[in-house]
Amino acid sequence: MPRTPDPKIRDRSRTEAAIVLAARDVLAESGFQGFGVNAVARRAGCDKQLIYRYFGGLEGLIDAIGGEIATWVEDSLAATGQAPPATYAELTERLILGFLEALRANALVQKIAAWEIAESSPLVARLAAARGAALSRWMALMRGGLAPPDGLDAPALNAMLIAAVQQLALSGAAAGSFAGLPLKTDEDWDRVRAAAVRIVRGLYAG
Amino acid sequence: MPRTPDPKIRDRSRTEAAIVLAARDVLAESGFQGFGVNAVARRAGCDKQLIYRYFGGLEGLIDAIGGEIATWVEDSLAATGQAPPATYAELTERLILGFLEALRANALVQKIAAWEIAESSPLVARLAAARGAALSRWMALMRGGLAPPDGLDAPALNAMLIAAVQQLALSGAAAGSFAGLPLKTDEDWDRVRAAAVRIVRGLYAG
DNA sequence: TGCAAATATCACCGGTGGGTGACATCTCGC
DNA sequence: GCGAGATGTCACCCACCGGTGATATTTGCA
Repeated sequence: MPRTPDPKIRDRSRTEAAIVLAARDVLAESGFQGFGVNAVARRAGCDKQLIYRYFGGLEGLIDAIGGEIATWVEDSLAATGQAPPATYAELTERLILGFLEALRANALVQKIAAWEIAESSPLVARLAAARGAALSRWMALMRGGLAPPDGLDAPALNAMLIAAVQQLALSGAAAGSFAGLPLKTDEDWDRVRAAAVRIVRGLYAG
Repeated sequence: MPRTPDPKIRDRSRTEAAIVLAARDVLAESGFQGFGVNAVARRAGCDKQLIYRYFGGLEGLIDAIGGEIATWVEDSLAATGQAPPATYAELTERLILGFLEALRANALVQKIAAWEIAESSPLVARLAAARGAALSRWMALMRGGLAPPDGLDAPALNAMLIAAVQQLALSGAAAGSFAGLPLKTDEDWDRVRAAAVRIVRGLYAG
């Protein structure tokens, strides 16, 4: 009796898990370009026919992966800490910084965010929908009973902050810099964090 | 003698121009996914062999397109206006807003910016290099003799602003919204512009 | 006019991808 | 033990892509 179960054994659930894992890997490594039935099957070490039988093709496989993104939110929120903020500035600051860390820590979610604006295939749309739902959840959970100061278009301002952080996280991962700003070392990211805090406080705590 | 030259006539320069134009169109419409020798040749209405003969393959063709991006900067700067700004806040404000308009007006440059973070092929790298050079030129031309206020990490702050604007322009073109903020109508973009101005003034004119 | 070079087209190759039907092998209930 | 269904494998089809050699047609020069 081997501790690691004999791969020759017939176990649908195990095979399904292997396929999903292989698909995740192929996506994260080769990108959407090389993502296909053949590539995933090769990587999973099984026949591509099984992808059709168990997932109904690539679309179903994408949906299975999308489901895993929900866990990204859970993990990220758990890591962000739960102490309730006292002011709207503090809330926003924590939201922005937490989003930056969460995004930087998950290469697959980064890729999805990039594909959303670069490709336009039904497969990407499905993944993007999963990410969007996760993001909404994130926003809702982070939003306490606090209200932004009057006279400010908080949705637009916050969208810009999130947009900036996302773009920097993506460019940092892909190119190591953005518009001349290096995005590699911890010190580089400290500058980004400080800039974000500066902007948030200038808006909401000034 | 037809005014519009007979396409049956053999004219290498005309054919080359048609190929470059077709390549531009294919890139802007179908994205990098559908970009290939066959697609471009089909679109240009000529044989793919000519792409190899005249451009040495896809790489040479990409280089030819990259050259056209330089004109994007010229056109954009011409449209931004030339009156010199009086303060650093004013300079930054104009730079950000001008960048937003220029980026929103050029679908191909948008796509290139998206591919830079989504794909990693030598072809994309060539295009990205062309865009990077154009951007540097933009920055240099816009920068007068003005200096940012002391005590601020202007490079990081400005990179965040540019990043925010770029992400919003890209998401707006691709999805029509970002993080729940609609990015379709002129009014939507007015909100974005107002938010950008607010941030800039909060940073540099406060 | 005649001929060579430039221009454009065609036919084909090997490789790959998505998709499917047929077949082999295992598992489990009867 | 045995048969049916579940699980896994194989072989094949068709379409497309990048790339290339051979060929047809036009142009321009001698």
